[in-house]
Amino acid sequence: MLQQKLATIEDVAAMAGVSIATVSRAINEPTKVADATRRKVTDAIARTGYTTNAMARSLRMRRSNMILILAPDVGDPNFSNILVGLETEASKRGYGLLIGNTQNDPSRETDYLRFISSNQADGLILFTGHLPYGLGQSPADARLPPMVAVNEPVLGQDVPFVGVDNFEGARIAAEHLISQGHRRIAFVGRAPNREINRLREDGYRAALGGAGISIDPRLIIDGDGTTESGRAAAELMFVRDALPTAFLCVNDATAMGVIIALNARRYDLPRQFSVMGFDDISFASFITPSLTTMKQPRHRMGEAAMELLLTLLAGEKPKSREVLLRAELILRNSVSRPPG
Amino acid sequence: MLQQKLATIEDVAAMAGVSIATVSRAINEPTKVADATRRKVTDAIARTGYTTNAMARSLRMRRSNMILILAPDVGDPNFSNILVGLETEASKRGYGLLIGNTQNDPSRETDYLRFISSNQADGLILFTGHLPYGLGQSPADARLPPMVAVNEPVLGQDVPFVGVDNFEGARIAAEHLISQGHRRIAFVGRAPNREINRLREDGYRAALGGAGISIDPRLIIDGDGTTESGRAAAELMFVRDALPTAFLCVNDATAMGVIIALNARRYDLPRQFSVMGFDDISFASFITPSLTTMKQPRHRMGEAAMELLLTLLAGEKPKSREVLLRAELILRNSVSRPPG
DNA sequence: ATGATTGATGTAAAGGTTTACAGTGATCGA
DNA sequence: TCGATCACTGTAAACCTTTACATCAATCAT
Repeated sequence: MLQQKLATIEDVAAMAGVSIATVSRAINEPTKVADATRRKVTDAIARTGYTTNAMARSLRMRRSNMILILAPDVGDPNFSNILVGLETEASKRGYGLLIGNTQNDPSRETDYLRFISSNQADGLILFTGHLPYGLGQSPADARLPPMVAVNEPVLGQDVPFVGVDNFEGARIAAEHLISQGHRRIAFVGRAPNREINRLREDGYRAALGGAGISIDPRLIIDGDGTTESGRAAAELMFVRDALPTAFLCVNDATAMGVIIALNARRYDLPRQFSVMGFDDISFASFITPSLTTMKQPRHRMGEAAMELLLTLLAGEKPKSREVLLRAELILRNSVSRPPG
Repeated sequence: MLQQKLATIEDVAAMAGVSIATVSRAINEPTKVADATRRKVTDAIARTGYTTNAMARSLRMRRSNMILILAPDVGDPNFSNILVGLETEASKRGYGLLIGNTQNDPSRETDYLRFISSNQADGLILFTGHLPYGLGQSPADARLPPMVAVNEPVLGQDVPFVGVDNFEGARIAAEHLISQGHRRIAFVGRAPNREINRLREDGYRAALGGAGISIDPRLIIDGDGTTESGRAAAELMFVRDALPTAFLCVNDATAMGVIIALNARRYDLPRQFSVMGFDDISFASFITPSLTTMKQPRHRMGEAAMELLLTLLAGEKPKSREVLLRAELILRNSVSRPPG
């Protein structure tokens, strides 16, 4: 190992001719130390190349200035931009980010909690939509560590949440299709026990209801949000012979599946069918036709979530324990007026 | 703050009726402690809910079991899968991952080095293709912290490297096009001072040379690897009126740009033009036509890089300081025999 | 002139581990 | 029987900070 001994606060103190307490104060509460002394200290710091040992500091202060990010899949295209937002805010406030990729494996969720219980992380950002396995079941864990759920809320647990207003977003999307003249609009990606899917479906229903369009249950298709599920859903509608003029999809991945299926059947999009997604993932603009969708303010979501967590961590009362950001309608080429 | 006082090793020792040294040994070197004692200790640990305070441990042992990941853009689709590989291996060996998103900002690179100098991270994984700003310029920093570059090598610095064999991969790609009968093959994405681009161009040249095809400099187009650069390159060839029958692109993003441009000009792909990419990003299969490309073994790259770094960290001599993995040819629908 | 206040600094404890070294009793070899 | 060895355990130092408290000199109010 190349551990050349690093300078400690003691070395700095010796060189500056003061006590280690003064050095510490010169670093952390500069106003409490006389100007001349402070200069001697900063000088000595520069000459020794001293950096505070974060471990000793954390041990003493009982905080690590680290945040654990628990995500089911760091490869999720939705994830990375939120992560950048989290990172922006964290780094601005002097916090570091620890990443925990759980792949929805309960044992990995539990395993990552060791960072919390061993004091290596002060708080938790949850992407998983549920509490990490091993937390919150026994009444002993009644006090949860400081945490904020982002993107997907944790049901029935009063965990502070930052996300997008899925209901409102889906309603805006459906209203856009209606405003183009569509009346037979399918919803692809029903999944009543997934909170996000449920809310988006509700937004869809609200828009149709608001326009006096009755809901045709044959136009609501189950789906798990994958591209493949979108493809399968579109095929199913052809088999059932109950076709819409527009597909509102629960997310972009699903919408891409629908588009792939329609392209494969040689339909001319968007002339013959309109398709909308939700999320605005990075490749939404590259598929043909480019995808009209609802853009999630992901960077801002990350920032807001980190801000909320750090407020909690500071022991302050946040303005609100739930932050819902608005999704934005992005007009591209996958929507037109219905044929005929 | 809800810091309910956690159990320490002292509490465990008291409950088990032994000294703290014995508790520590029971945890870390179980063979060195008598069976009966060990049972008492594990029992007490279970009853107190004790977990080792990682800060105290790190302070004493002078290692944090953390690895800093320095990446210019965590949103890069190439990045996330490698990250999963890194994480898999790290977590298997009891290491945690700290993420540092630099956005190629020198000050952020320097800033993140504080994790190294403050002992919060033991080693470094570099995605940036260069040493973090502030490291390695002055002879004082002659001893670099343990690190491994992944994906993109660090030039002229003898930093251990794990990546894909870009030369060989590009050669295989070009040979595939040649085997389909193409003779006029463009290379899109020339950038002599980007190592990756240079190697892929060299592979392209080697394949053509090997097949006795002379290089037409008009078919080699500059590009920075973005989708937009691919679009622009294709347009440029139409303007120059020096058209190939196939485009070998430096990466998938570039290839998508080329395909978008050709689609916009209403060409029928792959009948009129063949296009190949490199990387196999997740959306390569969703564009129309789906993209024939070279797949990077990203998960394995991550694992290999972490393995190498941990070997270095353990003070052992690695088998090799450079690991080159083979890219795999993925056949899809963007390549056919040339027209005519 | 004197006691109180203020500002700057120092002393030492505490934070929770790991581990070198010392100590203990039991076992072994002769 | 006695010294040596062995298996196990305990004592205490070290890792490097932050900070409560004490100290001290200078300033202030009276």
